[in-house]
Amino acid sequence: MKKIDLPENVTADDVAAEAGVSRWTVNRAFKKAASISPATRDKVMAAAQSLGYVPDLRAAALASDRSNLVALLVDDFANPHKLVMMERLTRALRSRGWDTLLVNTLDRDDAGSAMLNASQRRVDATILIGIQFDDEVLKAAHKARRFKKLIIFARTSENPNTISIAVDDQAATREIARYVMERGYKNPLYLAGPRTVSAHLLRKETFLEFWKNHTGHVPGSIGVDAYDPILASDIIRQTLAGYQGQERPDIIVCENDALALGTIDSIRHHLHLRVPEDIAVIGFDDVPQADSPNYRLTTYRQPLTAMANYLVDVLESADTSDMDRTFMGSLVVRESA
Amino acid sequence: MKKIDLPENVTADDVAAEAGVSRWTVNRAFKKAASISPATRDKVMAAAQSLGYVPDLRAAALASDRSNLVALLVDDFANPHKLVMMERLTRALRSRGWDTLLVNTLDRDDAGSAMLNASQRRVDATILIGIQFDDEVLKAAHKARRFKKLIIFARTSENPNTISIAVDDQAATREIARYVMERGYKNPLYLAGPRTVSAHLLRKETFLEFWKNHTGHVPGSIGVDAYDPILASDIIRQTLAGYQGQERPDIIVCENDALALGTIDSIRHHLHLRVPEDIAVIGFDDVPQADSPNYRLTTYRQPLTAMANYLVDVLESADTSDMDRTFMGSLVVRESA
DNA sequence: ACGATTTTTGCACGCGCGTGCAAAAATATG
DNA sequence: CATATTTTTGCACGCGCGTGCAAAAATCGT
Repeated sequence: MKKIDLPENVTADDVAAEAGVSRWTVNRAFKKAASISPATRDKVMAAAQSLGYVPDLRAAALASDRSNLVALLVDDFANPHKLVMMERLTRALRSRGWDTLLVNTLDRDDAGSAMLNASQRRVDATILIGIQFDDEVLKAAHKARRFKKLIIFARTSENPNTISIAVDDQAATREIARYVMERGYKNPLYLAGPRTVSAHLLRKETFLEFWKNHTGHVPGSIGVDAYDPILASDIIRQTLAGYQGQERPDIIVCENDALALGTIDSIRHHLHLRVPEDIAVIGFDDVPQADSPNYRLTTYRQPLTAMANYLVDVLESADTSDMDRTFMGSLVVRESA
Repeated sequence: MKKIDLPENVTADDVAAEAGVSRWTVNRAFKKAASISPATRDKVMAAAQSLGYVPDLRAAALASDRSNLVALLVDDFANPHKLVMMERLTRALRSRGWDTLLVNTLDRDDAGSAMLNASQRRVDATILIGIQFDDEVLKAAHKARRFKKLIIFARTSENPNTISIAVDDQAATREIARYVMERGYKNPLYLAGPRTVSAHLLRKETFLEFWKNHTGHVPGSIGVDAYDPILASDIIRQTLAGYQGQERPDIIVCENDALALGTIDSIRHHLHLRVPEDIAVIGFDDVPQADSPNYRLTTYRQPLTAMANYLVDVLESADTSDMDRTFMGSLVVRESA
């Protein structure tokens, strides 16, 4: 048994020599479902332990053409909900053996190059939790196709080459609209986020249509370029400054919580009005702050954990077709509306 | 020139054949600093483009033993500052050619296994932006040593095997303490985060010592187990309920903004007092919400972009010794104190 | 135009592990 | 105890690219 001084770069061969077996047996010991006797496995593991051996996943990925790695493309770090999604996703992924490559989509036109980045690592799938990607990008991604799956998380997509895992936006929005109506609000204003293909404006359209069908008139609506509380705050100040008593909206329905939080801040601190007595606010996502005593935001909660787990199911499934799926969330009623 | 129908898995060999050069010339064309004539490079790139070739970074990493990949270990997603740090870090890293593996440290005892995870991918460095790791973990990490560098970001560490990139906590805290004193506050209460080796309680100790040296008495202090606004909110409610008029703190100095925001919420909505008139609050980090009209939090801003860029410098430098560095930030005075 | 110098190109070998199959060992069967 | 069956182990080849060196081509000087 030779002993070398420098213990750097221990490979399966070294462990094999130490344990007195072949290299392949060593590899088997590290595989979950492998035919190996418990005795040898223990022997191998002991040797590995003593040498500090850890399998090299680069080589494994290269040899097997399966990396157990996914790329997570994020383009909008101003939205606190992103942090929640990242936590839930990485938790589900890691606890089931997947690693995550975090790719910051630096600016509006960077999505394509971000995907290229991911493809160079030969990830098994790319997950989009951002919003600023359009059909061009999706098409390019599909063409390059160095990753087998393109998953759009928490957004509905009609693109046939993607797998979309999201809440049922229409059902959710109808539930919100119904609640707004039943609580007796008469003059809602809808605050929407950026208009992109992926977002599809499904929520806004659904809300406006519902309201029109039930009351006969179409509510007003405004929009911002990003899901950023600051932008929401600014546009609310500007928009509401123009209204006089009667015409002023009695509730602002926001496409998500990031906008809702900015809206509440603006109502209170710029317009010096009360929430919900003067103007109510309703959001979407149920970010952690929504529950803080300061906001007590009425909002719609997505079942993120279930969605994340389903995402891993998708990763682990062999076939690609018909994987889209929508989930039902629930309205969380607090005091803002 | 042969043509194959299935364009899957295009390798450098395919491009070489298409361009009429050797495989090695193809690889050179994709390297920044390589001796290759512009003419051949163009020819190769055109061929690569037409075949949809993208270099395989797994193989490159395997062959060169350099992955251009770092692991980012995050253990505390409740702190909104994490989102900001992640954005700044991934931006700096990606724009300089580095990819990021996001590893969610699932629970308190998971740091070791998270590092193992990273080491299996043979990352070039591991970056810790969490707090729940202690000397045991660092020792284990140093022993395993499958990554060359262990960087602690935004936290001071005395461990000789790590590289710490952080704001000068003592100088920063002294600046805060001096400000508190000059503004005439008499009875501060310090709210600290979890006690770990990495955190080192440097801020708390510095503040208490400064105050003692200048006024003769030691301020009260309390602590929570995580940098979570909810926890801060709870403990503030409990603690302040016990005080009567005179003894009540006139300012609460928080170890970071996550705690400060929860503190403000609690003061206003649980104790029904005003900030800063009844109790002032001061934070650390300058998270985006600190600037919202609702909080207007006086806090200390870390130069995150400079720190992130320095981190990449460290990654790209060959030697390992004496890389620790502290940065100076600046006090951002708003209305909360 | 010829040799000296510089730039550009080609190549053998190895990085560490997976895969599928065949040989060997262990166990079961009559 | 001999043979059939099952479990366990060993191995050749390949995954796609880097590295360092030597050969070939291009450039320069006079």
